[in-house]
Amino acid sequence: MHKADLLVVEDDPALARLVSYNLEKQGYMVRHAADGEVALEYVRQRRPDLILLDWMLPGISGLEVCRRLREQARTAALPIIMFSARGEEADTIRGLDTGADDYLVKPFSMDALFARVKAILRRAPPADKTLRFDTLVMDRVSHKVERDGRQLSLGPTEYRLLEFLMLHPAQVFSREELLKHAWERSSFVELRTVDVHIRRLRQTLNEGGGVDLIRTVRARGYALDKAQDPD
Amino acid sequence: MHKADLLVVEDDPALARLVSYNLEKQGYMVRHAADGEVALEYVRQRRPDLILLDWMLPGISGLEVCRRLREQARTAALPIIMFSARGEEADTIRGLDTGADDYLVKPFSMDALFARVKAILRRAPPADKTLRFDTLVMDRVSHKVERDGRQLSLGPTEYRLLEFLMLHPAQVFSREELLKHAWERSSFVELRTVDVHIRRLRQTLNEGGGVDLIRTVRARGYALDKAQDPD
DNA sequence: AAGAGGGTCATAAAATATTCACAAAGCGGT
DNA sequence: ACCGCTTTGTGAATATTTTATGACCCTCTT
Repeated sequence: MHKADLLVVEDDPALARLVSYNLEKQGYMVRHAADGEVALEYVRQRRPDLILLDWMLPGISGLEVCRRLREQARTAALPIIMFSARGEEADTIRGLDTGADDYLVKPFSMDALFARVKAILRRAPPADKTLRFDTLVMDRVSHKVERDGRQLSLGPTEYRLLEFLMLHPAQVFSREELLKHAWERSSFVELRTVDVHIRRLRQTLNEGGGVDLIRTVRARGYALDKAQDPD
Repeated sequence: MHKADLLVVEDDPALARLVSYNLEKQGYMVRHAADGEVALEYVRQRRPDLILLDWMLPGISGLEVCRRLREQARTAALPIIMFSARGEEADTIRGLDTGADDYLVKPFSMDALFARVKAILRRAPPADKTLRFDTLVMDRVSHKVERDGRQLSLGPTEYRLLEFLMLHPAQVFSREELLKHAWERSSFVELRTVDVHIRRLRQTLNEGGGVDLIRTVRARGYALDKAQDPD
């Protein structure tokens, strides 16, 4: 699951570095622009998930950047957090009025910044909900699996087993490991039981034709793997 | 286009009156609740477009009110502006973290308030009035549901359950999640109870014929889904 | 008091999981 | 290639778990 892309627009190198550094440490992808021109140009090319915008900028002001972003359909809904040195209320109001989603007064703590960023991003969380392997697609949210567009129907255990394998493609796991990771029940289960489930998984996976996606590694275990025919 | 409905939750009569009066002058429809209980009860009956919530309230705290609103599917996206006398940063953060959309520190000017209200309403346009899934249509205002034009009659609980599912189509939810989001917060309810309501919902949904729109995912839960019958 | 709506339970029905026994297939040594 | 020892694939019987249902009771409204 990868975190959001942020764009920091700030002309003061020290502050820019401080903010960028800390946000990166939180796991965000952070880009930096030193002025409004650069920022707008960057956004035109690759729209970030959130913009942190300083009010005072050389050239185009932050307020103006904000306004222009709001004009474009592509960026009209792009979340913006503005910050400035002025604590005057009138500015805050103007900022929000122009379309900023939030407002921070310098100096602000990193915790305050994180809280705002988190709050804003919560509205549109991207998720690593789809696993893929070859033409196999598993949607973990809707709990559906398909191969070549054909929908497959898997029992709970086969589903978990496949999920685990898809999370670690091409890797060989012993029966013990598979039991440990893909089984919920703690009671002792025969190692050979894994064989049976692998068989059922294979059956379902291959019912529409196509190569066997599960490789048996003698004396070791199984792996989700494509390369099969070493003719 | 008529202005938004606001709910002011504030126990101090003077402040409540001041805020209400001024917002009304701006053209908003303003309702007032003096404590959390009343507020939650009001929201249950008629969902406003935005809530102005004091942090300190007799009985249930504003933070708690906020949290409960977020849990319920019906109100999960409802914009909330919190305000309190404390200006401490930690509180601001906690407030935002709980899901408040904005935060004002008392005392605040009416202009500041207007700006926030406007900003919030602009970015969170009134929630969907009509939910659709396949030929299912739910009108959240008139509280009516129909399938293929045939009107259905659902009990309150089945209605909330269906509403929640329609808000997240094709997504599988565990019984715990369904209880959490579609039930009124109250006493503990058996997980199996969900089965019963799902059954009642199915009965009503399918009484006019047609495929079952609720998919059972064994060992996981249920999802609103067009159950694709494998040939 | 009657009717709704909602929560629990017991039980029937399904859907899956686990084992087992034996066939099949792979491997190493001769 | 042939054998014997292992490890894996299968099919079927059996055991478990999870869902679907129908009935019943309770509470709140009307």
